Amino acid sequence: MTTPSTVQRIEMVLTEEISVGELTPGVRLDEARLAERFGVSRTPIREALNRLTAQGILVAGEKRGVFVAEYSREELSQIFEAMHEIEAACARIASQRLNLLSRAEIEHAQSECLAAAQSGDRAGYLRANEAFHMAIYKATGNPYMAEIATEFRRRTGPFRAKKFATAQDLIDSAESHRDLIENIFSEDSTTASNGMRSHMTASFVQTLKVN
Amino acid sequence: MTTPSTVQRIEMVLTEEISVGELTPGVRLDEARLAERFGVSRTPIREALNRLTAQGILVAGEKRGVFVAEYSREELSQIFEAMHEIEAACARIASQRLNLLSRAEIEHAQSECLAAAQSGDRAGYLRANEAFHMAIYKATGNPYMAEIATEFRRRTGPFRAKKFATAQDLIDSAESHRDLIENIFSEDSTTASNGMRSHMTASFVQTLKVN
DNA sequence: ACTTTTTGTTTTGTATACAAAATAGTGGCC
DNA sequence: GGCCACTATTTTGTATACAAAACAAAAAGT
Repeated sequence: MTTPSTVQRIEMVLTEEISVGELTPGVRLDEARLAERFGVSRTPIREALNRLTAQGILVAGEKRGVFVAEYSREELSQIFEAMHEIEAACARIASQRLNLLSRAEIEHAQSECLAAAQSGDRAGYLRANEAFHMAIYKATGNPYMAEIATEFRRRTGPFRAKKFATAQDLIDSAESHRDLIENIFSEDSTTASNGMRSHMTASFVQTLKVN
Repeated sequence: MTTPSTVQRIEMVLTEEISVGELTPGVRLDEARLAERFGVSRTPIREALNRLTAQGILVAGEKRGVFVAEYSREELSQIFEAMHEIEAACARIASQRLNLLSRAEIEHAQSECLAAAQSGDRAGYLRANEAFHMAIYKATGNPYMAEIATEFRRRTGPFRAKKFATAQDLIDSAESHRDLIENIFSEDSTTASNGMRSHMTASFVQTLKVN
């Protein structure tokens, strides 16, 4: 692993804090404060904020500062529609490229999800769930598909996270992975993408309830 | 139309030069030289380069400068696969949301394509063709889908442009739009996405020949 | 002649300084 | 007391300065 540069480090920390929910949508990010906090000048801070803005995690107004992106229900619906399509495409491609390794990685990620869900570890489940979907992205063998899928995942992270309120929510989510895996492992592209579509739709229904 | 800021202007100019082919893949972009050329300091240049890097149009090495992205055949194949999926998804959504306006806009863009093709105006056709696909993106009613589709279009621009060598190439391309429009206007999502898939596949076959 | 080391130059990354714009705060006015 | 204008302060955007790393070139050694 190559040592991350200063701005990559800042980028990672902020991304993490947003996905965890420490920085909530609508919050303003003050360059000067961040500079002081990270012990650097404003220059690398601005660079990191720029990159995060390009990823859609932050939004920037004209001479008006940078904010954690917040979306209306309408916008959220559009983002989820796009994510829905991309996830379905990933499932489709993955189903056609499965091999022993990718199957094992998906299964492994799923077992981590179940473990976290059963022990009621919310933060652990969030991580495991992301890893599960990442395993599917990786199974596509296509880093470009994986990249955009990951980007949407990050953008919607703060909103999706809210839907895991009770321990039962975690278990329900983990169990719904079971069908999805079966559909993808069928190696039939239509079955796989439809499986993902219904998984994503269910996820969005839950998400809309809490946003 | 809001007046573009300095860095937006730089971004637009560079994007244009890359898509036109004035700046070819692999070329290094010198910050100092660009600063001098645009009559600004290195700071806004760096910001623009950063944004373009985030969009995948440029690639940046560690302390090694910024280059116009160049892709191997393998990478090109992966990018086109992703683009293929996204375009198909756009066609799918657009077919479900068509209205009088979006139909008209798509037809209008197509007539511009035909006009440019018939008069052998290569540069004009490139623009018109982009506008045609943009009209489909717009017809999705989903700015997020449109955004990623546009991004892929920009990334692949320099490679796709090469395939239009003769006047006949333009005419062939414009005529192949005809079927695509019919498929999308059928308002059947499967027909629409399959139509786009075959259009994109044909496009990629031609692209691979010249890359 | 070829490799390797050393030196000099270019170029990136970061810090600091400054100008212009936006926001907040104060005082005057109705 | 509430509203508007004006000033002060903060904050963004850009320019400049400097340190460190990469690159190129020349010199020394084998």
